[in-house]
Amino acid sequence: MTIKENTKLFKALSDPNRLRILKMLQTKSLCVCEITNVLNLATSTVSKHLSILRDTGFIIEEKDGKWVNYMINPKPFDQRISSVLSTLDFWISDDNLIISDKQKIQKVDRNEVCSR
Amino acid sequence: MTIKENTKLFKALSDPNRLRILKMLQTKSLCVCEITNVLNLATSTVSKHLSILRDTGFIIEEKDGKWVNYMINPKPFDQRISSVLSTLDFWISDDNLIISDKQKIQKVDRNEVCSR
DNA sequence: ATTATATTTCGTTTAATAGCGAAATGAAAT
DNA sequence: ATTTCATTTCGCTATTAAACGAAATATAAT
Repeated sequence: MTIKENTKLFKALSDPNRLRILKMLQTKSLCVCEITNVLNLATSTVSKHLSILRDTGFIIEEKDGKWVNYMINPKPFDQRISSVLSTLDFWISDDNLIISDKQKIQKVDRNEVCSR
Repeated sequence: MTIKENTKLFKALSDPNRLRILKMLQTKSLCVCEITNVLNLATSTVSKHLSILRDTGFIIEEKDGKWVNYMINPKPFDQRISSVLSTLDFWISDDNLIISDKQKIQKVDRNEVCSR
């Protein structure tokens, strides 16, 4: 892995909203609108964050009708991705924001939250 | 460690020149002008990069007369820093830029390179 | 004391990134 | 076929970050 690729990997992790997304997805798979609901950002912004995490190999997407489900990449191509993911799993567990995010996604129902 | 602190940590690692500096320091301690010589950047730029790595706990500085020696933090306050550092030690070992950086710093002599 | 050298800080410019809303795309339901 | 809904892409703006040179600081040598 080159310097440039490594930089890209760390850059993907260097945004608070992307870290929140990763931590949420480590609890359960989510569609874009569910994540948007928790983060309180524009849908387009969340979509962009997700594409960055997907392009670096941290997450994968799965079409489900009109929804797109995002989930932690179960078998990353690169060992480093798995390493970072398992590290993140126990890092940042005490942050209040992360805790409240996790509580929120337990209750979120995409049929209530997405269509309006 | 909060989200914000974690973001800061990854941000420190998300610049190619800072990664090059860390990898060089994993070989040997260096002063600012030696690093400047290898990276081919303005001294002020290198100094800024070093302060970012210092503030996040990756490296420490040691005054040595008119020089300031920078080195990998031998006992980081936070476990995460050690974890990242040991990880970086075997990541990015195959990159050509990193290899040539390491070759350069073997030969660099601060008394030749710094004063001009 | 003055000069020389190494580094840091400051001010500025340029480039990259995160955010938004609007328009485009794609699939589902009517 | 048209409408509806979820998502992505596009164009723009605001903020952040990296780079530089010049000025300030600190130590060493003369």
